[in-house]
Parts: sequence; C-alpha cells; structure tokens
Amino acid sequence: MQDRLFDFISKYISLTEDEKNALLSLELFRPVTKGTVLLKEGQRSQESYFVLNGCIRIYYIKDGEEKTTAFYTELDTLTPHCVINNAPSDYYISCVEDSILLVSNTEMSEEVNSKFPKFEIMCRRLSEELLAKQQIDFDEFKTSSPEQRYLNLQQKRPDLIQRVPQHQLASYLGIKPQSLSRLRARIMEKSKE
Amino acid sequence: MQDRLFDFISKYISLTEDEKNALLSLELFRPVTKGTVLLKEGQRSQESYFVLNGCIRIYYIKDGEEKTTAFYTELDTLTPHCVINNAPSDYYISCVEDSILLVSNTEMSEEVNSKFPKFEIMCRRLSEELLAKQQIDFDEFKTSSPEQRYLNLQQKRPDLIQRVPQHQLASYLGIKPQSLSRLRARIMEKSKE
DNA sequence: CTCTTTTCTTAACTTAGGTGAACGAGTTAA
DNA sequence: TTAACTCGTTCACCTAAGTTAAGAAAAGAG
Repeated sequence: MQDRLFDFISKYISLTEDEKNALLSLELFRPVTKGTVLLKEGQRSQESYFVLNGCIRIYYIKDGEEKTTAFYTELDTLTPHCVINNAPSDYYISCVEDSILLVSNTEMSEEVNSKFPKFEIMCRRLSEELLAKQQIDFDEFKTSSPEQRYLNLQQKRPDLIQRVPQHQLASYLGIKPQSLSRLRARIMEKSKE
Repeated sequence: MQDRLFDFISKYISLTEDEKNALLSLELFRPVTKGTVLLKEGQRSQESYFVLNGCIRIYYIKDGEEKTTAFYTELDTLTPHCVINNAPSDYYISCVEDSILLVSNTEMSEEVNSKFPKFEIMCRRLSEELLAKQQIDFDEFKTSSPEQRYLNLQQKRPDLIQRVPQHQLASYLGIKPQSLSRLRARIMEKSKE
C-alpha cells in the first residue's frame, strides 16, 4: 500500500529513502468504512485526502436533496475548499465504499514542505495538473448533452458506473435519477438496432 | 499597471525591491487587440497569461461551431492545458476586447521559481486556490438549471453579461443563443409582475 | 427470516431547451 | 449606396429532461 503512494509520487519528484521514511513517520493511513462522513457542511476542516483504495464523494444538500458532484477513487487527491479558504464547508464528504485513505493536515503539509522544498514543487505541479484536467472536464460537461456525458463516462471511468449508486451518478451527470434510467433505456434500445 | 501586478502578488507572498526588479526584467507585458488569436487548436504553446486589463476567452470548435467555455478578465490567470501536458491544444484562446496581458513561458517560470523559492510557494498556493474555486464553480453548474446559472452570473460577474457577445455567453452557460434570448425574456416577464 | 428502507425503474404529463427558419439592426466591404 | 455578414431576437415545432406517482427489486436491520 505504501508502494502505491511512492509510485504515485515518483511521477512528480524522486525521493531518497530518508525522505520516504520522513513521510511515513508523518502521514497517517486511515481505513474508513462505507458511509463514514469525513466532512460536514459548516465544519472547518484542515484535512486533505489521498485515496489509496476505495471511493469517496462530495455532495451538497440543496433543497433537502443530496447532490453528488464528485467522486474520488484510487490515486485521486482531494483538498476540500474549506481547507484552502479556511472557511466553513459548503459540502459533505463521505465514503462510497470501505476505503483506505492517506490523511494529511495543513500544519503537517506546511512542515514537510518547508523541510523538503521538493514537496513544494510536487504540490505545485500536482495542483497545476489537476487544475488543467478539471478545466477540460468542465469544458466537456458544458458542451455536452446528458446522454453524451453518460457515454463519455462509460469510456473514461467505466468502473464508476458499476461501483456507485445510480442516483448519485445522476446528479454527477447533472440530471435526475429518473432521467438517467430513461436515458440508459434509450441507449440500450438504440444499440439493439 | 505594474502596481496592479504587485498588488496581486502581495496576496500570496511579499517581495523585496530586488525581486520585483528581477520580475520586471524577465516578464513581458503584451498589448493585444480585440480578435487576436493567442492559441489555436493543435498548437503546442508554452505561454501562460495573466490578464492585467481586458478579456480573453477559451473556445472549442465542435461540429463546426464555436463553443466558448471560459472568460478571463482583470487579475485572472490562464495556464493552458497544453502547457501543462506538453501536448497539442484542444482549444483556441482569443481576445474578446483590446487587452494588456502579462505573458510568461515555461522556461522563464522554471528559472524564476528555482532562483526564488518564494515563487514556487506562490504558484502552489495560487494553483490550489484556483483548483478549489473552479471546483465550486463546476459544482454550481452541475446542480443548477440554465436559468439559475444566468441569475447566478448576474450576481457574481455582472460585467460579463455587458461586455461579452450573447452567443458566447450562451455556450458559456451550456445552452444555445436562442435559448438564452428566450430565458432572458422569461426573466424580464417574471420581474414585471 | 421477515420487516423496513433504499434504490431503481416505468409511466403519464409538464416544462424548458434544441432546431430550423425568418426578420430587423448594426457593421463591414465593395 | 448597396450587398453581404454578423448578431440578437422571435416563432413554431420537436425532443428530452423535470415532476409526480407507483411498484418491483435489492439491501440493511432487527
């Protein structure tokens, strides 16, 4: 499980054994069970998450309804908005499956960053990369119909469709669960021809 | 105009006069006229932009149609996806108005970052902040109807509605120009009552 | 295992965005 | 000045998503 972490880091910077050990002594591996709520609306958290295994999601409660807007799976990084802004959270984070997370808090990160400037570089590159990737995702969302978004998801993250409840997937695609059902039926119908 | 830049930077780090001068000697202020295309689909650019004045936009050409997905105005930063990934661009960037941009290339940035570690920190913080902010925007988009998105835009960036052509605004809101016209008429009708 | 709750699907009806076409206003070019 | 083009709007019609409701299937609790 640690190898998974170091493999990931090696895409951005190279680490010495000392640096690896320093990391291991600092960071915290946390196993969490399905349904665990990691962050609630209104809370001021300092925690960032790196998913080693499993799946977590962001959701809002708007007009009394859950609106899931993001899923994070293996090797995904999530630093909540409230951590960056040091403000109460607008959303919830919870576990879709039993998962193993790497949890770091702001204090810890700042300490590591100042001790090892390399990490600062990694964090910058990672953030820049995630920003650019998210921009592309957002653009695709804006320029596609719900049906195109679903077909796109089938291509890019086919696992999500299997492992995640349909009603959460629906709001992730920007539609209602009933519309997702209908849309799927429509696609099945077409492919039969 | 330089003050505008240093005021912005001061939100993230503090600079000495020497550092300011080093920046000024390196960076390039570039005035651009309305309609100038800064990046084309397929190109591999190394340039990032900081908008000192004016407005630039990202658009795709999909099925022969322009699809505008983002606007960048005063104090906004744009590092194109192709710069991060060192791959051909999927989209175009052009100037909506006569603008003054600060242009930096990757080589230049890396040099400054390695000479002044402070910049590395600034870039990380800025990227993290932009990532979190964009996440919120994306979430709002997903959980809103076109009409709600328009009303939301009226609140948050009222200037955009004035300074940008309606058909560009429409695709920015994820709809067709005709629908935006109708939607605006509908809102006017409601507010009359 | 049964009871309850959640999840998913289907159906009928409503609503709003997509489509194709037409028109007037404003701009540019010849 | 006229012709061509762009832009924004309106209209009629089509299509797909929203809404409300009901029922079946699956998951969870006791």
